[in-house]
Amino acid sequence: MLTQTAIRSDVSRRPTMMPRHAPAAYLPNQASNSSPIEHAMHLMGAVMSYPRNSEIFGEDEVADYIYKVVSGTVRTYKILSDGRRQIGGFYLPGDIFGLESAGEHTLSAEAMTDAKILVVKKSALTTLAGRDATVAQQLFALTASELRRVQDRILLLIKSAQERVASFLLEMAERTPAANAIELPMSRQDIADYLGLTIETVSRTLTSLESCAAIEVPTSRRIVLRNRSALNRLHG
Amino acid sequence: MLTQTAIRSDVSRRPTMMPRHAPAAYLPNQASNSSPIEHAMHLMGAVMSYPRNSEIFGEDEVADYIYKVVSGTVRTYKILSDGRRQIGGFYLPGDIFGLESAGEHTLSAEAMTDAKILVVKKSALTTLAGRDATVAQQLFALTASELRRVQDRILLLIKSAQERVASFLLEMAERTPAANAIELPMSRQDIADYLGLTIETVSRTLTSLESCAAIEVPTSRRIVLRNRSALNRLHG
DNA sequence: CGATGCGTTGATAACTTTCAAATTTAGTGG
DNA sequence: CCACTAAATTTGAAAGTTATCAACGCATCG
Repeated sequence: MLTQTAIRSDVSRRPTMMPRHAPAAYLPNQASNSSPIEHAMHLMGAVMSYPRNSEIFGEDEVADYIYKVVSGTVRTYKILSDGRRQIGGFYLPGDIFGLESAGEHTLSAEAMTDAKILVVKKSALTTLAGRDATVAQQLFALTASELRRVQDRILLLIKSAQERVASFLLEMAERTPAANAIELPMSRQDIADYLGLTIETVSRTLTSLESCAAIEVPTSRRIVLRNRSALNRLHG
Repeated sequence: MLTQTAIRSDVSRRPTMMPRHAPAAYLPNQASNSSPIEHAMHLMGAVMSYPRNSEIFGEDEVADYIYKVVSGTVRTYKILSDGRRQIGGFYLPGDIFGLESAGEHTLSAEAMTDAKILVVKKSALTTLAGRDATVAQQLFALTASELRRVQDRILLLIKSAQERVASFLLEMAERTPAANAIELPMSRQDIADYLGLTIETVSRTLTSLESCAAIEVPTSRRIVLRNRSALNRLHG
């Protein structure tokens, strides 16, 4: 199932529209030449370093750039008027973010760990797209697949707490190299703000999943999936 | 949750081909005609007619086209494994839909009323974008703004029932010509499936908004906003 | 050690759903 | 136009889920 939190630069699942390529985009070091648009981004962009917890861009800033995680982890978020924080997504190496903004950013982005981010001017990309239909197509597909990701989030948010947490775990497992052991880069508060729950509910749900042997939680940041089919059943 | 799923009328699933429209004049959304991409869509596309409750495209069909509402109203939706239905969006004249799909549709779309839809082949658009940077840029911006809309939905879904309904009403009012009187084109079930609530909760919430004088509900499909600031306060 | 931050656990309250029934609206045929 | 049936909407009561408030455990750090 294709429920990734972030679009990957890997667009190989679009057989009718995209040239197929090896899933190299998962690996930041090989991603640069996996497709014309990736190649272009690496040629036109600059890699910037951001320390842990620093802001990459803020809400309401002009959105001239798109971003690709080279290393580290990034979260996008929005602070609501009542003080709640909604996390838009978690972005791992190879993921592209910042697409949602036509004019101004609607979310803020910050590095969750020390991170290196490839920053590319959007106008450079669209200019290139205007000369190369393949790039135009890929840029379109890239945004479409981010759209799809957000649609999937919506499906998640109408479900129960158990379903949300189970889906989250499966999604993270999908994106992590080690199949069944997840090393979470985010706090319980981050997870809660991502799933639209409270930390207490997230914590309780994890405990209950553990007590029914679906998962194991050796330390709070490390989770082992013990029974995927049970999780799959939960996440519907 | 017992979600009554839209029952498709047995009218022919195949839309009837209509003569091609002259590009601009018929469109309700005048502003849209000015942009190159809108113009191109009208040149390259064909207007099709769909009877009420007929399917425009189905989940998992190949997504070769994008669509623009000429007249009528459209909903996109997805049926979850447990039978619940989540509505992806309501599309009014001038709105474009079908962008979320790079390869196959992830949602189905159906006409809520008799509708005329401009259908444009995606490859035609991206090919054009590959020759014209302005079109590429607009195609990108179009998808970005749909992305933004879906992001806003996410913010909605983490809020309380009152906030969701208030936001929904304000959103519909925003999109409707008559400032304060909304003629809803959708049923309570549609609203519920859009907001991730039950029809009972939607109904109760409307009643409570009416009893605190924020709105008036002369008939179930017609809602008058009486106190926008109260609604704004609610929707945060 | 005591302070601090993070995560877990417990009890209670608030909110939403579920199930059931009443009421209104819409469509149909006489 | 009215009567009648079916569908949609509203309302009520009870059950279920999640949030809130509070306390506790457990690390890390000065």
